[in-house]
Amino acid sequence: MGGVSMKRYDFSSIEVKWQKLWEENKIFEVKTDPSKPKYYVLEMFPYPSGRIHMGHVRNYTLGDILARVKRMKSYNVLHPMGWDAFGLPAENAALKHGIHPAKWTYSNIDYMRAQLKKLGFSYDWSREFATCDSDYYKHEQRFFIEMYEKGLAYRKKTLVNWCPSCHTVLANEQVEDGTCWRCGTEVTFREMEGWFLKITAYAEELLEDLEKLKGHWPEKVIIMQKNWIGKSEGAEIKFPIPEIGEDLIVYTTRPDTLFGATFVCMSPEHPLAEKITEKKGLTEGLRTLIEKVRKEKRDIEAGLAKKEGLFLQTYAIHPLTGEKLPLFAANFVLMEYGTGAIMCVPAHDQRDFEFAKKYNLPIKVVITPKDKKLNLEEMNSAYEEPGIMINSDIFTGLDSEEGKRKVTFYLEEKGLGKRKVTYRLRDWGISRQRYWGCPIPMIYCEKCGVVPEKLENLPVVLPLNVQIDSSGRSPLPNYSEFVNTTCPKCGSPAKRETDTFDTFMESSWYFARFACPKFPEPFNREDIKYWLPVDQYIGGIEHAILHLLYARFFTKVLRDLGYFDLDEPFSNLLTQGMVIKETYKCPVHGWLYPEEVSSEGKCLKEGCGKEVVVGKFEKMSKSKCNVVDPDEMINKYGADTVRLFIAFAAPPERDLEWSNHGIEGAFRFLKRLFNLITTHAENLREISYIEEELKSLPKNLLKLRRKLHQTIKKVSEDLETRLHFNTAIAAIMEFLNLLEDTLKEVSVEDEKVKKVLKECFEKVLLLISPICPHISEELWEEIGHKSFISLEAFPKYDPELIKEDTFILVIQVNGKVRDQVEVSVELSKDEIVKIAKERPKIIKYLEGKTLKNVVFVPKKLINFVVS
RNA sequence: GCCGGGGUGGCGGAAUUGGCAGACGCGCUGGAUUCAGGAUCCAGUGGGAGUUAAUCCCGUGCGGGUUCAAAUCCCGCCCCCGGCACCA
Repeated sequence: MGGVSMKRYDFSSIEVKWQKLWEENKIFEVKTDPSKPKYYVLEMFPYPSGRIHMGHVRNYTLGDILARVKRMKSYNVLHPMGWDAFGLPAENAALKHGIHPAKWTYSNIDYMRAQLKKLGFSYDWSREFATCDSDYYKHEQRFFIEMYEKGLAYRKKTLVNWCPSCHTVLANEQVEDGTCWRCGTEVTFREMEGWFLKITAYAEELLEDLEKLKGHWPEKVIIMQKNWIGKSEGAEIKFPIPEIGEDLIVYTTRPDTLFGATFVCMSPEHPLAEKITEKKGLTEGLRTLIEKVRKEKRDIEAGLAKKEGLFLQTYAIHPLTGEKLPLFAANFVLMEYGTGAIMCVPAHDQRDFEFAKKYNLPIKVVITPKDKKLNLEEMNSAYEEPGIMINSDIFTGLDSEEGKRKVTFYLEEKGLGKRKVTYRLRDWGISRQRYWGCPIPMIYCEKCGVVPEKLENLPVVLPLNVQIDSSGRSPLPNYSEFVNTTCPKCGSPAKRETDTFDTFMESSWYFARFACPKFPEPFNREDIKYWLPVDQYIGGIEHAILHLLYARFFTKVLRDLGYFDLDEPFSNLLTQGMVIKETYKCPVHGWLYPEEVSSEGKCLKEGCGKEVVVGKFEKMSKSKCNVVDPDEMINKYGADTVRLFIAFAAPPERDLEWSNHGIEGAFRFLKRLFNLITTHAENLREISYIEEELKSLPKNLLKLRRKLHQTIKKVSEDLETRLHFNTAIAAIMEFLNLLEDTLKEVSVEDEKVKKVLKECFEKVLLLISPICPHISEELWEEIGHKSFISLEAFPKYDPELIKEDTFILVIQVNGKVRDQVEVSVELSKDEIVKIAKERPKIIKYLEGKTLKNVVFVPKKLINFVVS
């Protein structure tokens, strides 16, 4: 084969050429146009950390394929990109290299934008923004003020991570194993005032609306959010404490076990605990317990801490029996959940059981399994299952589930308690004692108290001309030009809030801003109405809870603030798997780069020679020496090959094992495609066809066309609906294999062959163009087109043509495949039975047997059941 | 502990509705080409038995079941991955 003039697949110049043409012709820029159906594809925007990694490449490749497919299916496609640009790493870089966070961030953005462009993603770059632009965050400040005015933002004391040696607040990611990431000092907790958003006010709606997302979001994410919101139904019950003349309200989900309560516990931080200990002279004991709880907060949360309590030398009265129940402050009771106090039923709650054993408290069985009796002496754990109520006065004999309702109802009637729904979800603490974030637009005035900045004074701009010192502390509190201001209400001197927003704030509404990134107000109704919601959102599973929950919350808040008419931001969600790679570990030198391992699997570091352990596939990370640099791959194989491999190696939601051999295979396929088409391109350039004239063809050409149209159908479904790009690519490869085989049997000088070949080339290029756009554009031009393939229509299949006139009939005897034969689809069951019975192989199996049944599956198989 | 997801050749993965298990790719083997290597092309490739042919048997984590028919449905178990975890 191979004409003398065969072109080499020079991916690098091809890719540069088309990227430039796309950009010059602005072909991916879109406008609101209600006359066309819209499709909004969004990938989670990146933090500008310096360079993109393979995880980004995968995320954005998946999104780009879909965006390109939808565009070819004649949707008006919004596919934007921007930068989640505030955050801690910028401050860390400032500390380490002395670069200002702003400079570091913007130069990273420039570098990463260039990297994304090299991958040929079809973004509308005219909509790009970075969240650290004041043009972006000024709107966020406005939202915050409006939330404050609606009572959705408030201040309260909160525990923060505190390094006593650096005198600074630490973000969670700066705490490593309970110690400070910089100095290694043990981190403590400290109470500080902070701002909160009342996400709990939306708990019920956030939970309910998950129903709407079923089938469109991964089940897993919905369940994770459900658990996070953690709705539970139970009762609040009053336990009077006669000594102080107050009632302790406890929360329980098991009112059916009320008669089994033998003691009562409250959190050491409960206000009544303080009151009682003061009265009883136990303040010292309580303080020690509180300190211990703070110190062991991490262990307590991990369930490692031993149960511990302080007897308050006081008793609470059981609301129904009038019994005196001892009162404790206990380390395992959380102040943040329920009422901060619980009734303890050791027989039916494992935690209470452990506590009762430790402090020798009575255990009283009030629920018994249906089939056996519980024996108190033999119990070494609590019985937490439902059952029949016993020892429960008028409720004895009831099923415990029914008992829950009856007891609660009884308490309500007597005014001793009430039904209560509780959520695990806590309000969202958004204050960060950091510099590189959006300033919280609030002012503290000695006369007026907390006052929001006037809307017309927004943005409160984050000052850039500050000195970042080595302490790691935010420079804002010491920057008097920023801090000192005047009260918007009374005009007297006042101080600004110096905390900044949690960076999850910026990512909670960016998807909406992409609809109108330049609009002076936060949103342009017309654009929002047209583009939102996001039709397909794509990103990592690591954001299953926080980001996605906050974005849903913001959407509902912005709706209630009147900005738009939308309940949920993301109609469909795809969570893609990680990119993982094999690791190598030397017993002496630790993690090794692949080039530090000899072909015999020995460590090459410092002439070590030790046997290297070939480790598991793990998420790519620098520390494990298993990263693959996207730039390196693009330089070696080109963007199209990288995109092809990434889409082919695994279905999107599964982890993708990076393989150097695998990417070679993808490269080989593109070279084959390139060679095949360039070889015939000149011959076909002037050829045109109408599908009508391709109806009567020799058998092999008909078979080829049929396969082509079957491939169009499959690829179309896989790319657009199933989002299984791997099987779409497999189908294209399969077709190309048949095409090459068929070419060996025909003459390319034949006019009919030329026409069929032209059709095959055109349609294959169209099919693969969303995945490998550059090579497709190049070959599209090569076979005689002047248009951008990126803007062409996705091919349609001919439904008549894909119908097979024969099929392979599988013949089974007793469920085992014994023979197969190609038969016409026209044949009736009887005719098929006749044919099958006459097959020599089948005769052998049927001889001398009684035929008991014949199972016939049209167009598939026939099964003879014999005795 | 609780809740999810998964386990298919040497490897990544197909099998969309219970109907030929292993599509497609990688790797491997043999051959062609080449001084050689690489690249490329052709053929083969789940395991076992078999006169290397016909053919037969086994085979989707393990054990059972439903069915004419099970990777797919049901019951029990094992292992791996992820999330949550004193939330009363």
